[in-house]
Amino acid sequence: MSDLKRIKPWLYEIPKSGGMRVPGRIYATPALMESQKADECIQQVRNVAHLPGIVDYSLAMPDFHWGYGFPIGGVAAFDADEGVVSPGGVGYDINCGIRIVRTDLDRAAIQPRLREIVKNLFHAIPAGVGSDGAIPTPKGEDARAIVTQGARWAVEHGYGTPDDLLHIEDGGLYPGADPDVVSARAFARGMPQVGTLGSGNHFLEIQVVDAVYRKDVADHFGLKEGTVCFSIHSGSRGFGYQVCDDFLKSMMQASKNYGIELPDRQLCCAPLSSPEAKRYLAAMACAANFAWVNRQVMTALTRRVLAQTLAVSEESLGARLVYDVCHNIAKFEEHGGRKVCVHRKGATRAFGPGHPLLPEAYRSLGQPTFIPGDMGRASFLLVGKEGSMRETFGSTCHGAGRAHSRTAMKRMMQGRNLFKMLEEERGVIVMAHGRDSVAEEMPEAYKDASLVVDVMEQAGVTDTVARLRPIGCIKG
DNA sequence: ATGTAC
Repeated sequence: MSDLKRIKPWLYEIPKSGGMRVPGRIYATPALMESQKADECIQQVRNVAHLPGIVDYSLAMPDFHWGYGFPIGGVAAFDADEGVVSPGGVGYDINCGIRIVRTDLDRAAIQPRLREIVKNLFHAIPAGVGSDGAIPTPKGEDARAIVTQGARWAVEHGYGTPDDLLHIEDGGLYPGADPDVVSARAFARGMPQVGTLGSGNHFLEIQVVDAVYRKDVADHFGLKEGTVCFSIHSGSRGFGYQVCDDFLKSMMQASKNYGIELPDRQLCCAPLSSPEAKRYLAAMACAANFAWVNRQVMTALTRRVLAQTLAVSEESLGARLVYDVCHNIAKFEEHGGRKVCVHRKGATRAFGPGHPLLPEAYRSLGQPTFIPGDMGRASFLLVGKEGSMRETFGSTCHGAGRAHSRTAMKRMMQGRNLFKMLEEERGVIVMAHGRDSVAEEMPEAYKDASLVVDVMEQAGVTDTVARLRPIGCIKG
């Protein structure tokens, strides 16, 4: 802790010491540094810096907090030839991510029916631990196609439009997926869960744009003040969890076999050139594709519910996908003329303007990224700037960052009418499957997301494009 | 995050 150096108003550096191969860097202000378990998180940033082939820095975004091995909010790039891949650098919820869909509706058009919309969404989209049954369980060739084709499978089966695919990171397809390296148990757990929200901090929200800061980008994506949007935050459910769990075991063994010294067993990894790494990446790709199908199916269900509740056609909603991002993934990319495997765990890709991997329609603007806040305050649409390519391997933050533990929140919220608080104090109609999950996720549990996105803007990594306020929410 | 430990 004592060796932390504040090198810019928004940036701390941890100098190289002991077995660290590179220094650490944490994007944060002093206020954001005073988070729960900050010392443990800083140690996790240090630990990651020990791994073979790490390039430049072990990074943490301003919403960083303690995670399995790597900190959540961590970004680390490993040389494609000499580096490693680590399941702990991706996380249990492989391709957890978020998407935002804009509509032609304004707040006045839905306000009278809002309670009914929330109720109908709550019944159409299963949520909570172990939830399933949103669509008939995909079997056989469909199950394999889901994990090899990603979002395209959903569109080809009536869930969404081809236009959606243009507004998903990498088109909603992670290449190199091999279903044969994924356990039968992952398929058995995951397939009944396609189109389900899950639990924890996952949600489906109805939101209204309440401020626009970059009109050029907002206009391009059809967002102006008063525009009704919905956003979906979910991941790869039991499928990704099982993949991670299965491969942590083989990676523990691989670390030993290849003689990799680990400051923490949870950083287990394998050289990118090894068969173990290739198998993990092929399985991780399956889970990434599963998560995109999951969010894509829920998007289609939401359009259906909105149209039915408002008694209008789906087309008339103008419900176009603005963007879908992953925030738990490892990807091969080129940075500084070098091929690296970028691990983003609770961090979002945010390529700067002109990046060749961005679709032409918005390449000149930079990559859009969506940052969920909490149930009561605001979420933010961002766009990548040049600084992200220079400093953070094309990455930015992913959320507000927790300020109080789940157990502390349950204690703090004891005996209070949470749904009434959210509706009367925050103006949000919430429906959830469990009272505890709402207590754990109350706005008070989180830091203000605006502080987090401000740090990334100060650093020249991302610009804030628009702010959205929640008016309806369903949760597990 | 997660059939919150097979």
